[in-house]
Amino acid sequence: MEEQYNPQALEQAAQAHWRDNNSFAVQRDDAREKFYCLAMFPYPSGKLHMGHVRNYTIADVIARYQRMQGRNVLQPMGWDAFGLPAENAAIANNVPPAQWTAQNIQYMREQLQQLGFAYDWSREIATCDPDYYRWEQWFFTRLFERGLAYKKKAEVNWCEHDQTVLANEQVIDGCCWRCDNPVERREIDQWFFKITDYAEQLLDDLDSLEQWPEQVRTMQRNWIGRSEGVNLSFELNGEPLQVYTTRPDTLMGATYLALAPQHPVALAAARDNAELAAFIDAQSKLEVKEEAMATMEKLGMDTGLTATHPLSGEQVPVWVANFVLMSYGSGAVMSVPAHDERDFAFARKYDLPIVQVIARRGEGHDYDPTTWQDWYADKQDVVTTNSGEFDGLDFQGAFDAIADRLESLGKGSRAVNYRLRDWGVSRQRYWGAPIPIINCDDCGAVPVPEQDLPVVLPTEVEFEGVGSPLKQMPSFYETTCPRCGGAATRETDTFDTFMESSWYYARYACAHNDSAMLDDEANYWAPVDQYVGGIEHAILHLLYARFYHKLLRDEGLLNSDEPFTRLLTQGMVLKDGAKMSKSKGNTVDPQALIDRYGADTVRLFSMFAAPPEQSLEWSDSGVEGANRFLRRLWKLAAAHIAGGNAPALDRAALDRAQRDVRRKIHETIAKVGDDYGRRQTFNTAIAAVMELCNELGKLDDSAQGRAVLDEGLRAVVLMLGPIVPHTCHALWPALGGAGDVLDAPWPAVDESALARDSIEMVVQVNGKVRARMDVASDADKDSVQQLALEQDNVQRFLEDVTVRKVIVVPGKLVNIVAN
RNA sequence: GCGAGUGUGGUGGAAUUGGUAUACACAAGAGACUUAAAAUCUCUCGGCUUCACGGCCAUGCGGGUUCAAGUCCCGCCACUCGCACCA
Repeated sequence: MEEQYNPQALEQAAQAHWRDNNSFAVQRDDAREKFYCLAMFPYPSGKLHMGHVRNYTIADVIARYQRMQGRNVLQPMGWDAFGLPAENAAIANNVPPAQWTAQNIQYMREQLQQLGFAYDWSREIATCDPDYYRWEQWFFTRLFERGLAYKKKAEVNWCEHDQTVLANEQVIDGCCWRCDNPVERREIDQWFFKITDYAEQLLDDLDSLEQWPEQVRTMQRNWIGRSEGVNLSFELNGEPLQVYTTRPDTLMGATYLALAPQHPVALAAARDNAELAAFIDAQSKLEVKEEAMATMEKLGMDTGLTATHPLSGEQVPVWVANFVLMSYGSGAVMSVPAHDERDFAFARKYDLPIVQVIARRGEGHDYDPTTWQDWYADKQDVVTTNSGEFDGLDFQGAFDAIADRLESLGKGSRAVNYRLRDWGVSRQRYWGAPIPIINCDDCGAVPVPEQDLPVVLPTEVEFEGVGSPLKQMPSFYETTCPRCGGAATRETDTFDTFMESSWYYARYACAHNDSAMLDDEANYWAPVDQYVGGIEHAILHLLYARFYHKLLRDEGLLNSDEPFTRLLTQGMVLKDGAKMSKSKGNTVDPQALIDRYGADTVRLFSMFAAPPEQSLEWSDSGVEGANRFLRRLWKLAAAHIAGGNAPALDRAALDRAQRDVRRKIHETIAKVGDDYGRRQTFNTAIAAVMELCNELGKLDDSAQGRAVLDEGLRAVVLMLGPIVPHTCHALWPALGGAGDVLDAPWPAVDESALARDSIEMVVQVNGKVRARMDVASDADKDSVQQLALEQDNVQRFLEDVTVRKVIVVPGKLVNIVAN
C-alpha cells in the first residue's frame, strides 16, 4: 500500500473497478428487500454546482448505507432536459437547444462519474428523448379520453412588443425582461389537468406520509387550501349571482358584492359604461402573482347595479374590485366589511356601509367601525348580533342555521372549496414535449392516435429571438385531422416541464421498455423509499408527482398510492452567507476542488459542514480540514499495516485504556448507524468517527493495543464507506477485508464491549453544577445520593441552608434542592 | 400580504425524549521539528474574575412553566425560503 494518500490515483482505480464489475447495475431480486433511493434529477444547465454535489452525495450515502444493510438498492440518474434556459442559450450562442442540452449532459455525466456516485447508468433517461416523452403524450391522450385533460382560457403574461408569452421569472417589475415594455395579462386557450378532482385525496393522503418533513406536509396542506363554506345566490336582474363564502354566519352583514374584473357580469356592465371598461382594462394590465395581489392597493368601482340579498331582500350595490380572483370560487364575493379585513379597508375607502353582525364579550371588544381589530374576524368566543332571527348564535350555530335556511329556500348549498386550481400544462415554448393534439375546424381538438406517437419535436430550428419557432414551422403544424381526414393544424404549445419530472421516478424501473409506459418492474421498485431534493420543490414538483402517481394508479399502471415514502429536503449551499450566484461572484466550482483534493474530500466536507436539511456555509479552509482528516486516516492505516498482521484480540487481556477505546469503537458503530439510518445527520456521524480516530491514534504499540487498533480501523473504514467510498475501497483490502467494501455488511455492535464499571455523574445544587463524581454503574439511588451529598464543593453550598428535595436521574445527575 | 423556517463562541456547527451548554472541525495564538518555509506533531482557545481551588455571566430580545429550559409556552426583533410559466 502507498504511504502517501493519493486521491487522484485511488479514485480512478476505484471508479474503473466499479465500471468493470458493473457494481451498481441492479435487477429484481425477490430474496432481498428492495430499496429505491433517488435524488431529484438535474436540469442539464452546463456543469455541476455545489447544490448538485450536496444533493447527490446525500442520496449516495443513503444508498450505499442501505446496500451495506443487505438491501437490493436501485439508485438511477437522468436528466430533466426540457426547459427555458436551453432556449435562452440558443439565442445567446446560436446553438440549437437539443445540441446545447446534449453537450451539457455529456459533460455533467462525466462529473457525476468523477464523484463516484453509485448509479445504475444503464437506466439513464433524458426527458427530451422522444422515447421518453412519447409515453407522456400517450398518457395525455388517455387523460383526455377520461375527461381529466381539458381546454379552457387562462391568463398569461403577454409582451405586446415581443409578441410572446413570458414566464413569471421573465417579468421584472411588471415589465418584459428583454424589451422592458409593460407586461399585460392576456387570455388564451390552454390545456389543464383536473388536479382539483384529486384535491381531497392529495390532502387526505398527506397524513400517511409519516416520513416526510412536517414542514412540507403543512405547505402542501395550505397550498391545497380546503375550506368549508356555502355557495349562495344573490339575485341580479332576475338572474342568480353566485358567491362563495366561508362565513355564512356573517351573511346578514353583507352590504355589497365585489366582482373580479373578469367576471361576466362586470364585463357586461362595462359594455355601456366607458369608465368601468377603462377600469377593468387597467386592471388587466397588472401582474397576477399572488404576492402582487396581496400587497397592491385595493381598488374598485361601482357598476351601478344592485343585487337582492337572499335573506333580507335588501338591495346591495355591486362593485368590481381588483383583489377578487376570477380563478377562485365563482369570481364574486359577498362583502362583509365589519368582519373581513380586506372588505373593511375597501368599505372605508369607498364609504360603503359597515354593519356589525358579530359581537364579543369582554374588555377591549367594543366594535369601532373606524378601526380594524383582529377579533372582528374571530370564529371563537363570538355571538351573532343585528341578524334578526339568527341572533345569539355561536359560529357553528349561525353557520348551520343560515346554511339550512338558504338550502330550504333553494338559494344556496354547503360546499367545499379548494384554493388549489387546475394544473395548466400548456406552455407557449419551443423546448418541451409537443402536446399531442390536432385542431380541426370540424372535429375540434382531436388527440393524436397512439400509432402516430410520438409527436417528435423538430430539433433543427432557427431562433429568431422571440416566440416559439414551432409557430413559424408549417412543416410541423400542417397536418390532417385523424378523425375526418381534412386539413388541420397541430398544437404548437408544449408541455410544462413539471410533466416530465412527475413520473420519471417510475420510468427508471423500466427505462427501455418501448411497448409500455410502465410495467411490472415499476411496481417492484415503486414507491421510492428515499427521495432527496431541494426544499424549493416542497410544493409544486412534489404535489404534481403525487397527483401523477394517483393518475397512473387509476390507469392501472401502478398499484401504490404515493410515490415517495421518505423525503429528505436538503438546504441550500451558501458562500459568505448568501446563495451562490454568478451575479454575486461568490460561486465555488466543484470541479476545481475535485481536481485539487479528490472527490472524497469534497464529499466529506459537504456532509460534514452542516446537517442535510440546513443551509450549508461553504468554507475553503473547511475543505482543507476534510482533506487533512483523510490524510491522517490514511497515515494511521498505513503505519498499522506496515507493522504486519495484528495479533488476535483477547478481550480478557485488555488494559483499562484499551477497554475504553474498544468501548468507544462500539459506541461509535451504534451511533453512526443511527445517524445514517434514522436521524440522517451525517455531520454528527462524521464527528463521531473523527473522535474515534483521535482515540485510536492514542493506542499503545502493544500486541493488544494493535489488536484493538485493527478492529477500530476496520470499523472506521466500514463506517466511512458510504461517505468516502474511493478511499475506503482502497483501505479495505489493505486491512485484510474480504471483497469490496461496498458489499461488506455493516459492522455489528459488541454489546459486551459497551459495559462500564463506573459512570461519571454530575451533582447540582439548585440546578447549578457543583461537582462531578465517579459512581459504580450498579449503584442504587440511595448510595448515589449519599455520595453526592458528601462532595466537598457540594458541602460548601449546603452550609446555612436546608435540603428540601434530592432528585436523582440515574446515570446522569443528582440535583439537590435547598434553601 | 400570506405560508414555512432559522437565530448557540471569532467561524461552520454539537447537545437525539426537558437533565453536564459549546462535542467535532475551521480560524487564531504559543511551542516542537527545520538553515528557512510549507507540511506534520503538541498545547491554549466563550466573556469577566481569582495566585490557585473556585466563582459570576452567557444559547437573538422580554416574560412564563419546572427541582432543572438552547430544548416547552406567550409576546417581540432580525434574517432566509416559497407563492402557480425558473428548475
